[in-house]
Amino acid sequence: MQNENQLINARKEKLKRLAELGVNPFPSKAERSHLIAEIFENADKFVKSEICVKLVGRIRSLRKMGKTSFFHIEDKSGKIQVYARKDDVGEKNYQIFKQSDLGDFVNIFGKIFYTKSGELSLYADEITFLTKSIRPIPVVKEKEIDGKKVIYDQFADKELRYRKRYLDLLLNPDVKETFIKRTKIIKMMREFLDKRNFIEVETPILQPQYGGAAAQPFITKHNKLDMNLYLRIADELYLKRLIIGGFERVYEVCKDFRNEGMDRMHNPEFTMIELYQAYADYNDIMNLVEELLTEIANEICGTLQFEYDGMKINMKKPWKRASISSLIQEYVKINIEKMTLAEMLKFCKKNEIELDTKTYGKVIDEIFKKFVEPNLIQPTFVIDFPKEVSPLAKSKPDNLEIVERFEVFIAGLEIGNAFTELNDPIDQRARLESQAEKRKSGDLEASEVDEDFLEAMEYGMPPTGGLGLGVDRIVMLFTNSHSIKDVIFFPQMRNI
RNA sequence: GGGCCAGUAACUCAGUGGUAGAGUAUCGCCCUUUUAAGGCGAGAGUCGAAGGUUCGAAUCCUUCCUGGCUCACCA
Repeated sequence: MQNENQLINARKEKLKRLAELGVNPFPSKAERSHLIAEIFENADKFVKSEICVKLVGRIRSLRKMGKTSFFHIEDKSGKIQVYARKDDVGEKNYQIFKQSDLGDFVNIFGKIFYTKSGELSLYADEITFLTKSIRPIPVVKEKEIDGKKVIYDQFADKELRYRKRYLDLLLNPDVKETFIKRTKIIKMMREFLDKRNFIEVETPILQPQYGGAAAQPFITKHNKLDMNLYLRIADELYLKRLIIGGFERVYEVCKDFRNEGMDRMHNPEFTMIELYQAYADYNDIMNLVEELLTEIANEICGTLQFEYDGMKINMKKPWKRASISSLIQEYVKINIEKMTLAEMLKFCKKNEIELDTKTYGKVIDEIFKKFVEPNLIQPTFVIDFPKEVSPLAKSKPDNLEIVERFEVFIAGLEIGNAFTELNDPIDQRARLESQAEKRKSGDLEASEVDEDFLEAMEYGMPPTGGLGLGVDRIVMLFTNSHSIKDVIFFPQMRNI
């Protein structure tokens, strides 16, 4: 740590020297005539006209020689080299400039020219400080070999990259790209839904009673009301209340919170888009998901065929739609429709599938997860789930034990979950009560009966299709990111 | 929670029982078209933490902390 202080002290010394030179290293105002990218777009015009441009940016490389220096400044649009000559900027200005470090923000006035080696550069007439950096940012160097960028001493420590994302963004340009894509994707989703007359709404994050998914919640407390509140695990039950209230198409970009394990697919807080469409069923929602994700793929990847994690993905419509039982038939070569529970349990035992609850629905779910899910590389709608694991979905008319539900998988990632919503209040009550029973017998992820929601449904809820899309995972897919931590600016980390 | 791997200077890493190293960065000097600029010199580390083994530990052992990968868990 002493060494770090030494580096910081060196920069504080420079601050003192600047003060002695009468320079304010933290002025309020900057003068900018152009973005750096604009210079490159019309390079020849700037070189010929010799007009004075005013650029701002952060010093990203620095080569100080005796009486002349080269450095690159970077703004949001790009990087440009600056050439500073003592004879041109003047003795005092050069003296001031000499106090600069990597990471400082500066304002440069000057003309655009090409250097001997042909790099478009800014010939500085005047240099002023905009912000002095007193903590050294890691130095990353790059060199072009045969047109390829070779990076030296890349800022690569994953822990540091996640904990100090500002450095990661600064030092690893791809990271910025990923997050810009994230923003674009969410924006496209909104536009897509707005165009189809969905309206965006907001529902409570702090909920007196949580529900809509099987997960453990974060608990917090309202002091004045002296009551526990839960951070929502899903928006579902509130959005359905809005459908009951007469909105026919609603969606919410929702931060949800689940108090569970973390891994490359899970962060305790994550982003979903939930939508509900009255008078639609899960087939309509499948079409909508297909449309939405192919549009995004086209826009973000420029093609419907791209690679994720070494897998070749083809998003061309129509996507495969297959029931759980047919997929199990396909990949496991067993016909679960003709098997008894006992036979299935035997199968699980033989294949080392551990079960805490030995019920029909759960067993199917487990076999599917272990043997089918990893194979779902190309976009696939997995349809027709057991009722038991889907307490909010409507049963199929011809088989009451199976519900009209689908999950959509791409590249082995579960991207979304949807169903024809259960709107029979009597059936819904029975299902929630059975969940509550499970909860009593120790299932921490089962929810309690939400009386207020049931009462709402008793007034009448139209037939409705609902969907939850895992936004973070969709961003992972389209940015070829291997971990959810790479698509969340500030992923959850342990205290250190 | 299990298994495996990693943690040494601000950054990237070498060092596997015998005086803590390199490159970059920093500081000083030289250098007026450089671009991983260059040359000479200097400073900089509780080797993730704590115990233990040993004459001696960055190195071996134990526990712990942090992270990664992976399995389990997870709608």
